Amino acid sequence: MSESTGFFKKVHEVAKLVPFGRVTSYGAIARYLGSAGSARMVGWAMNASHNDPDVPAHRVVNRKGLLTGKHHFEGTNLMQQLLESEGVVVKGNQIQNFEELFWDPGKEL
DNA sequence: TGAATGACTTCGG
DNA sequence: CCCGAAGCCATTC
Repeated sequence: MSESTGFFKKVHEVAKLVPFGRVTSYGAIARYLGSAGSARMVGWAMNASHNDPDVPAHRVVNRKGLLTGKHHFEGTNLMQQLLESEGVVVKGNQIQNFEELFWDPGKEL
C-alpha cells in the first residue's frame, strides 16, 4: 500500500477547503503546495483520493474549466451532476462561468 | 535503475 | 482561441 505521502494529504486538504459551488484547477493546487508544475501529480493525488471520499474531486478541473477527470468517476456524467448539484452550470464537459466560480487557494487563502 | 504513464500546464505557430 | 509539441514530477512496472 502506498502510504499517503504529505503531498497527497495536502492535496486532499486543499480540495476539502474548496468552498461549496466553487471550483479550482490542478495547477492552482500544485502551485499552492509549492510543487508548481506538478499539476499532474495533483491529478494523481486525486486518484488516491478514493481513499478519502470526503475529497470533492469533482470541484477540481483543469485550467480551462473542463471536466477532464470525469472519466475517472464511476459514471460518465457523475462529476457534472455533482457540480450542477452545487449550483455550478456545466455545459458538456466545460464549466460555464468558470472564471467566476474559480477558487484559487494561493489567492483566496 | 530505467522506461513508461498520467484527472496538467505552458509555449510556439 | 485552436493545434501540436515539450516540460514537469511522482508513481508504477
